[in-house]
Amino acid sequence: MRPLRPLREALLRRTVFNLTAETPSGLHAKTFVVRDYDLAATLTSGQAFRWRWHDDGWIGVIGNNWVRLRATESYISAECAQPISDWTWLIEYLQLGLSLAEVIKTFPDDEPMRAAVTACRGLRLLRQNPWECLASFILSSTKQIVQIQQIIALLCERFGEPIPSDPAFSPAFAFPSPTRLARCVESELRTCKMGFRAPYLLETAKLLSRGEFDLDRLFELPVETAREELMKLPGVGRKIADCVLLFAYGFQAAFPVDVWVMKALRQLYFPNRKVNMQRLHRFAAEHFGICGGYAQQYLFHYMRTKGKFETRNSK
DNA sequence: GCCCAGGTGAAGC
DNA sequence: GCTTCACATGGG
Repeated sequence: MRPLRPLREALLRRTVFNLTAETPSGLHAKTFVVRDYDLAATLTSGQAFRWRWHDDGWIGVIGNNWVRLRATESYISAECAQPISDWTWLIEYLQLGLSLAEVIKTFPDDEPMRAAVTACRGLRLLRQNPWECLASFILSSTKQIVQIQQIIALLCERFGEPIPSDPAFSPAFAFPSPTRLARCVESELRTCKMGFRAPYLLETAKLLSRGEFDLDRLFELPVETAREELMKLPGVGRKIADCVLLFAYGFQAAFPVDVWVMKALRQLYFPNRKVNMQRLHRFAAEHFGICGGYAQQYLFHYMRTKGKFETRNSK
């Protein structure tokens, strides 16, 4: 068993005030007290792709659990379709033990970050399963977030194991395992609309399925080494590796630079200058501190939801 | 029709 | 070394 990371240890020691109950519908529920947690922003900020808004809550799947999440200012309540004796997996996924204020304190005190933090108050990073995160981001390249969601939904429906869900909703499926996907042929995967990404996903699934690549081992490595390892996988370059390092392994220093973040960095920090990707990565590593990846998510979400800063920046 | 999307890998300078 | 291009697919 891998050693617990410090944050997780702190989390397990922490006393979480919560309530457990069976709801009238027969679902199994729990409520957590939270502070500075914008669930909607977090679930729609392009880190996880299986959450859908339905009526008054977010429906999704974590591992083998169908989950409905509802949020108020001070609470997040969760409902599952099967009995849950230990909710640690959800606390971990939502990172409920993390003090956001402590993270934001580490951000650089400059105008772009202040604007992003103000606009996206309560935005969080999730802690996802490495395989699901890796596969999802292999499928993400040059796709809009809506389309990534569609591809992954198809993939889960076609190849994922059925799991118990609220009968009022459409059937739920776990994310398909590497072994299951490794049994596919490329044309089967292409029926999920993933196009040229199909061979990348298939080959990666085969490597994992054959035991030739061990995702669990990366937890023990320094971030640079873990990145090098991930980039050996087909279809995984610097950006996708950084997403997995940040969203699944919790390496807070990983700083994914996609088209949005690239635009943000160039507009905000290098106006009217030509800077290549290597320069941007170097700047990011130096400028954004030990929680750079968290800062990156604020910039990304700010750019996507609010759009232009050109007017703010150009004077 | 055109351009773009949480990119990567290979070919071309 | 760094830059350019093909690669599926769908939305605006």
